[in-house]
Parts: sequence; C-alpha cells; structure tokens
Amino acid sequence: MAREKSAVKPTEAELSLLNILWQMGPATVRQIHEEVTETHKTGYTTVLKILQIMHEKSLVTRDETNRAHVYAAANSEMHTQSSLIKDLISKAFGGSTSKLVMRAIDESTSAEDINDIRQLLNSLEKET
Amino acid sequence: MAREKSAVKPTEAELSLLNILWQMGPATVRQIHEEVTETHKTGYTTVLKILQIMHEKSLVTRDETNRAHVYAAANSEMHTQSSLIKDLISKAFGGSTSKLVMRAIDESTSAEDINDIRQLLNSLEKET
DNA sequence: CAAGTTTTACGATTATATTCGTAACCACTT
DNA sequence: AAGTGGTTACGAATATAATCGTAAAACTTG
Repeated sequence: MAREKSAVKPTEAELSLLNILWQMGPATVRQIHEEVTETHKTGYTTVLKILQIMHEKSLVTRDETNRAHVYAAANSEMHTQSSLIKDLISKAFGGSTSKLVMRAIDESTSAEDINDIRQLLNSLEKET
Repeated sequence: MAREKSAVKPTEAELSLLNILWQMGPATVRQIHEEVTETHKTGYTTVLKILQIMHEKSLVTRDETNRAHVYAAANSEMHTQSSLIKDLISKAFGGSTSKLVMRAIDESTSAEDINDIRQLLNSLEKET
C-alpha cells in the first residue's frame, strides 16, 4: 500500500500561498505574486520557488499546458484546516478538542460567533 | 519602551518540553530528559540545549541556586494555548474564531466533549 | 528572424531549528 | 589530591525554511 496522502503540514510561507489559492482559485505565479505582495513584499522567484517546492510535496497541482503554469491547491481549505487543528490539538491540548474550543472562546469572542457556535451544537443534537 | 513580552512562539521541540514542565512543575534537565525520552528517544544534551535556548528566549525561567539548574515554564499553559490558537486563527482561519471552532467540532468529537462545550456556552448566556 | 519580455529552472545564500559530541566545571568520595 | 560521576557550556553538524540572483527556455513583437 503506497503512501499517497501523507499528511504534509504546510509551512507558514506555504500556508499564505494556499490562502491565496483558495481565495482566487487556480492561478499563475504572476497572479499569486501580485496578490501576496499586496500585504507582504517578496520577490517573484521566491513565490515561484515555494510553489515548486509545494508541487514536489503535492500541496498544489500544476497545469503545464500553457507556458505560464497554473497552480491550484491540492487539498480543500476545509481539509487543511482540519488537519492543522488536529495537529495543534495533539501538540498543545493533550488531544482534547473541548479544551481547545474552551480556550478559543474567550471574553473577546463576539456575540455573533457565539451564536454561530451554539447553532452548530444544536445541529448536532442527537441523544445523550 | 522596551519589548519585554514579545510574543515568542515555541517551536515543536520547545512545546514538547513545555508540556512536560506544565505537567511536572519546575524540574531539572535530568528529570525533564527522563520524561521526554519515555516517548521520544533523544540525547541529554539535546534537551539541555533546547532549555538553554528557551531560557534565552524567556520561554522558561531558570533557578541556578543549585548545581543542577531548575527550569520552569515562564508562561502558563492557558496563556500559551491562547496565543497558539490566536496564531492559528489568524494564519488559517481568516481571523474567525467561530470558523475554527466549527472546524474543530466534527463527527469524531466525543459526546462528552460536546457536552463540555455546551456547558461552556451556557455559562456565557448573557443577553443578546 | 532579431530583439525584447516573460517564465521556469536551478543553485547559492541566509536564517532558524534540531541534534549531539567534547570539554570544562563542580561536588563528592576515598 | 586524585578519581568518579553528574552537570553546564559551547560549538559543530545536519536539516529545513525562506529568499533571491542568474541564466536558459519559451513566447511576442517589430
């Protein structure tokens, strides 16, 4: 059995590019660079290099049909978020989801957020 | 104005030592090494070095009264957990706490965890 | 086609993280 | 005082991450 989906954790720089890809959809290096450089000045080839590395790690797919390759996130935002949370829960919360949630919700959490969460819980209303 | 409490994010190795310190309380390198090596074989001087670096970063305090220095976590587990969550929320959840919580709670979350969270929400029952 | 532009490929550099070997240092024992 | 064992200090080696310069390749246009 081959290891296809080894859980690769994106680095910070990689995650920032993934955020852009999730927002924009498939994009060229130029498009991605223009977007990322809005908030964080960085060189074009830096972005290119990181995308190439992400491709090696299978964090992104690459369409080489045209000269300007088109990159796309290999995994959904949801999927990646879930794995990042699971990672944090195991490394800093002794594996307890409720501890993480309790720590996440503090005095600064907005009323809307709290209502959103309450509705989510209601939707899980099974027995017990 | 000096920067005393610059938000220093512990690395993975550092976090694993902090977990031990939170669990054991102040401890010597030897005690920490014995504990960490239970689950992850590593050299004594490796642990020592990491603790020295953490001391430079002010992640731990060091009592040099006795020959075997006694290290202690500089910040509480709660405080560190909060800052790690805030970091993740900003880097992977567009700043939305509720998105993180919703992603944290999934079908695999235990009934106990869900009840814990529900009770937490109830305790926040203000107006709104 | 020649010149200029855009893009990819690749390697070098720098920074940070992790690991460990060696030596110096200190305390205790004999 | 010499030896023994536990401790810290320090630097080196390795690994990973992030950045960018240079050049070759691919296309565009005059």
